[in-house]
Amino acid sequence: MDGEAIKRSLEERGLRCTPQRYAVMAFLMEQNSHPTAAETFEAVNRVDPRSSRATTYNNLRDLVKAGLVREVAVEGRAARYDAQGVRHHHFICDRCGEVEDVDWYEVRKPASRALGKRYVRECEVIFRGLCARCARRRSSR
Amino acid sequence: MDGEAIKRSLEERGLRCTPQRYAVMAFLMEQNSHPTAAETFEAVNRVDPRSSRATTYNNLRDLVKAGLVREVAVEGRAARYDAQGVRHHHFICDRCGEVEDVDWYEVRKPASRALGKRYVRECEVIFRGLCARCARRRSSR
DNA sequence: TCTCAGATTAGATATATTCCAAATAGTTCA
DNA sequence: TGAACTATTTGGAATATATCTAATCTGAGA
Repeated sequence: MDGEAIKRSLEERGLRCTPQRYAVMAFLMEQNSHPTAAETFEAVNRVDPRSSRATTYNNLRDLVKAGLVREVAVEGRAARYDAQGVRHHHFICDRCGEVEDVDWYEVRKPASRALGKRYVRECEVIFRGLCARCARRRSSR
Repeated sequence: MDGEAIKRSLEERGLRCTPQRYAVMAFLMEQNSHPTAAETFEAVNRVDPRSSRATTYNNLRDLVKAGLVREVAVEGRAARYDAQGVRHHHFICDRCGEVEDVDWYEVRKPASRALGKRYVRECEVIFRGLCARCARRRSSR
């Protein structure tokens, strides 16, 4: 997605395309490491120091509300964000805590008895175990 | 699980059964609402005001490390805990944020290509959508 | 009972996030 | 163009969450 496309997708959802907001969106789109708010703030200001901490938080909140960014469900103190178009599952390493992406695939839903009157929009999987690096270290000892 | 059983399971993992630790464990076991550390602290002290905030945090950390309690993966700032013996998936309501349990069932793993050299111990599903209450409110308007 | 590693404590500190009220910058429209 | 309106940004204060510290205490084995 190029600059114009980002601008359009912001405006489609009633958000002005400000330099600060654009920078947050563009940064998140090029990352696949699920940055925290603090990392986003730092990265955005390294390029062009025009954004305040509060603005970064405001923009993250607004982008999530607009559906352009999602907050990743992981344990841990700081929220992590993800603006990649393609949906994916997550793998969390028991040992080093790294969060990695796993290609999306549809997951079988449980018996409807278990879901009751809930409406399920999506099923995300969190895989847990050892990441490639930790698995290697573990087995070589 | 009764009191003796809790005591035994703590000691099996090398943790002393102190009143404070016992209280945290017993409280978490009887909840299915994934309490936060603050809620745990408050509940435990409502019954018997002998536990400090730091101790509650220490005990939660120790119990997680010992494998008796697990930290639930959800968005949001405060960590949530769960000491139920039976493993389960989670449902998070898009609208009200409520986290509910869904009976455990095994999930198909993706093609091994997608997992690479990772070792997968478990696959937890996070369902998202509308909880029964929110689904009802939504459709009746 | 004595001993001491493990556990607890209050309070300080660190980290993450939100709030606030004032200033600024897009947008609309006359 | 520029007045008026509103969304956005800002720094700093406030709040929420979590961890650290150093002193003290306690429970379980000898």
